[in-house]
Amino acid sequence: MSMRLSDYFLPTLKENPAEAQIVSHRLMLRAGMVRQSAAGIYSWLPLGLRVLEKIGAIVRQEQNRAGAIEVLMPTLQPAELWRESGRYDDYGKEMLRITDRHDRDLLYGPTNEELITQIFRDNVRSYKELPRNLYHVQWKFRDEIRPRFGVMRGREFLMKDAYSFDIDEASARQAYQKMFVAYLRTFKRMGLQAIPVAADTGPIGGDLSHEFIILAETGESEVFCHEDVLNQPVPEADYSRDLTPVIDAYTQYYARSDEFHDGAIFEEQVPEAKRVTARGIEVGHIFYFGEKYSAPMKALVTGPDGKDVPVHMGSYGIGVSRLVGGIIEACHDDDGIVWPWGVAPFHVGLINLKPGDAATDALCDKLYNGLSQNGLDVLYDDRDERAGAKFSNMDLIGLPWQAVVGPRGAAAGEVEIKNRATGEKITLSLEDSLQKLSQAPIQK
RNA sequence: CGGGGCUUGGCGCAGUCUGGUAGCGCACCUGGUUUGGGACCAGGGGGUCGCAGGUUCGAAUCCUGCAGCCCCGACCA
Repeated sequence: MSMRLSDYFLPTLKENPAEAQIVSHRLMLRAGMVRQSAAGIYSWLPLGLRVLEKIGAIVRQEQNRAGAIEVLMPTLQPAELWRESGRYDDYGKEMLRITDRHDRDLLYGPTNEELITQIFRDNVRSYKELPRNLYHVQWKFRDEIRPRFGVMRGREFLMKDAYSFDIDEASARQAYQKMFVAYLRTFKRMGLQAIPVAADTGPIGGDLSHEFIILAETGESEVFCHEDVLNQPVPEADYSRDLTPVIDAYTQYYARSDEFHDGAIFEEQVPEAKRVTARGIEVGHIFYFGEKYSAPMKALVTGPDGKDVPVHMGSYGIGVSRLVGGIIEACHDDDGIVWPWGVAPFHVGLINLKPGDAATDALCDKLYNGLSQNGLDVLYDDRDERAGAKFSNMDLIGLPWQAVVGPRGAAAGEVEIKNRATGEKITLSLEDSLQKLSQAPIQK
């Protein structure tokens, strides 16, 4: 949806707030996307919320395509459930515990395995209802010892978590593969280069655990991988085929984060010319954990042989709010944010250099209405501000395209179009600019 | 939780050492001049100096306690 800046709420800052150290945090504050409420807890202002929702929409679309079904579980959960899995005591101080008026123990969910397992066991009896994958996008809370890096390491965070249910490990492996593919597609659509790296599988063992790390110069973790991992094509959303070759194309190569990096193996498996060391941010994690929750919590289904067996489960997380910061870490320059098309809060920033000038206003209105009718979201800076302030502000908030109309151009019926990513500017007629902006989005 | 730093108007800061009743830049309001890369002039509003005690004739400043926030570490989507 398009907006006039004079009607919008976009409190931008000219100076860097002292509390923000890393670039994404600084830019999110300066661009009026978030405001901190307490350590690691943020309010989302309109611009930030738009990005959060764009990311959520992509995540949902790709989850749905992969056959996952959306639900919504509460933020507060009864402690009882966590006692069943044994995690109420194990989780430690990271879990925020709450007592209600009846003295019942509650907790603000740091994750939802227990809850989803309960929902499943209460409602599914037969293997015939499998496989199933349920997900939701919900706020979580983990009382981190030290929240930092703005929304990338907040205590409260928005996360998509999916849970798969299968009759056996072989079937669970397929569920895993679908999510693997969905993740590759999801991050690609956000304009990110994501690397699936082998991760710790914990007590279950096996090869079914991967973290997805997006590349960003300022990322907190280091990644070591074979260069060819970076050049794999993004798979089609065809989930009816055997996905093993698709997955193998990625997993055949060495790719690990600093946590599990082994220099010797790296050198042995990757030729020197193909060794890549980069920095990145973990934005997703998928893993198979078998009967870890289903067995103690008695989530059983009757198999074809008439016997009850615990379901095999996997869980698949994406840090939605973390991605907002992560994307900015990956996509910015000295002037501000450079949004990838897929997650940009608006597609076009329209700058009226002289509000009140009849010809300028008229041309801006035509552009605003035309672009909006063509399905683009336009943020129209119709404020009575100086040109420089408008340019700087527009660069800061990083919309992919800028359309600039001044009295000079208006007289000639011309619009200046600027590509935020490349800085390239061209002057076009109204019609041409409408056409240019309404077609192919920028591919960075 | 260990170590370090910080807290003064919406934001960024000075003033604290050497107590004397709060200042600068930006932002905001009014008027004027400006107007294609964060303008200029004039006037104006806004702060119980994080909180609570204490010392003192007098505390932003000294003392004690507490809280919040930031950074490094262990921990983590």
